[in-house]
Amino acid sequence: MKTAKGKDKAKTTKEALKPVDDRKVGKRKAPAEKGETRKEKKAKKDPNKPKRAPSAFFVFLEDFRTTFKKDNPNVKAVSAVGKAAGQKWKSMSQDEKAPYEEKAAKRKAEYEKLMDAYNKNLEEGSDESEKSRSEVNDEDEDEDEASEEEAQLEKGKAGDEEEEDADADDDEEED
DNA sequence: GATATGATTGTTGGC
DNA sequence: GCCAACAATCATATC
Repeated sequence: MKTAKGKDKAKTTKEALKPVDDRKVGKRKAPAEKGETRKEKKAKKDPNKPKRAPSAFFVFLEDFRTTFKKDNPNVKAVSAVGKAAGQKWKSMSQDEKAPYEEKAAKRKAEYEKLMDAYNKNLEEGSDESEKSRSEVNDEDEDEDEASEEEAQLEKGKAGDEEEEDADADDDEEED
């Protein structure tokens, strides 16, 4: 496991990037001062690039947010949700995390597929002038594929959601 | 109006 | 192998 590393890393990374005082909500640094920001970097990268697959924690986070909103309708700060989710995540047993890891694995498989298609497109795109047509077609196909896959995922979700509901109930009970 | 920021963990990708 | 970036979320501050 690289958990500790990841965490420390994330913290050190963010802390290194952001002045401590500025980490308080509402004390953000002027983007211009930062020069190149994450989003700018992101924007520079390929917009067609598939989004990264969420980790198990992020899958859990999606679920946790809805629960958290219910419990704390007044708390809208993402930082609060993140903290609470992090605490809960740590307190969860491997068994409780299992369904989220399962979903994360599915999303990861999906991501790998998309990346594969994306890489193929890149190769083709770097080729010749005909690319424009094939690209469009490819994109269309990709989107179709993606939507189909999404639909399938949704189907899978429908089944999974029963599990999720159970988890959500657990959450609420715990809270 | 547009956009970065905060807070979290896990994973990926680059070097 | 290590480390930085990024994935979601949204009120809010800043330009």
